[in-house]
Amino acid sequence: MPERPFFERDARQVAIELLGMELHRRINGAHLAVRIVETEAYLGVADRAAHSFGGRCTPRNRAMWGPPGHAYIYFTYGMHHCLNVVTEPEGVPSAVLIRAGEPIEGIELMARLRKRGADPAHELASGPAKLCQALALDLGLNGTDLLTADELWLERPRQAPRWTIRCGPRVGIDYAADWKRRLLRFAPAGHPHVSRPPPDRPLRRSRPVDDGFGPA
DNA sequence: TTCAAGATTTCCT
DNA sequence: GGAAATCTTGAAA
Repeated sequence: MPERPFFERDARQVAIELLGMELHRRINGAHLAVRIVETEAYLGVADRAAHSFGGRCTPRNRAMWGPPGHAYIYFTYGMHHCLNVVTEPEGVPSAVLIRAGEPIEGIELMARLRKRGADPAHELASGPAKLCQALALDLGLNGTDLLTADELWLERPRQAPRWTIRCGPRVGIDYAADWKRRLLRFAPAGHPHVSRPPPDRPLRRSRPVDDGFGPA
């Protein structure tokens, strides 16, 4: 399990390093887990696409301002939940949206938790709201400390996957002016469990957190 | 006080 | 391809 300093960093770096990590959930004695395969970084008060843009602090997004390594789960469109991992030190409101996961444990229960039920495995958690549905995540787990909770936690895989990570623009933020062009979405090249056609730009080795748009 | 839009998904045409 | 579902938030009136 990653330690607190892992999360206390730039959201872009955390977003990249969360790929391949396992997200575990215990519910009513059952054990569910997915391998994280798609993330997006949301960069604090300057990011027009972030809930924290302009220094906004509301009852909904309060967890973003809290200590790193906690869950920020929000309700949207009147019917969906989305899971984020809070990054940067307390008081710096940035987070990583977990957009998709590959089911690795409790697949049958996940299928039951999904409303559609009969989805093939690669569609059980291929989207931020689908992932929350498959893992039974809702506002009751908002603010959960992922380093200490029994119901929701992260684990490093026994063997780190040798993926080629690609980046691209974030999804569903057309309103965010220039920020919609920034390359803050990350996924393994060609991975079948991502939410939509995957990002296709290579990360530059010389600048591992380069988003193609210059420094934050 | 009212309204429009959203870090989405699903169903219908 | 388009619309519905329907809570939260910020902006307009």
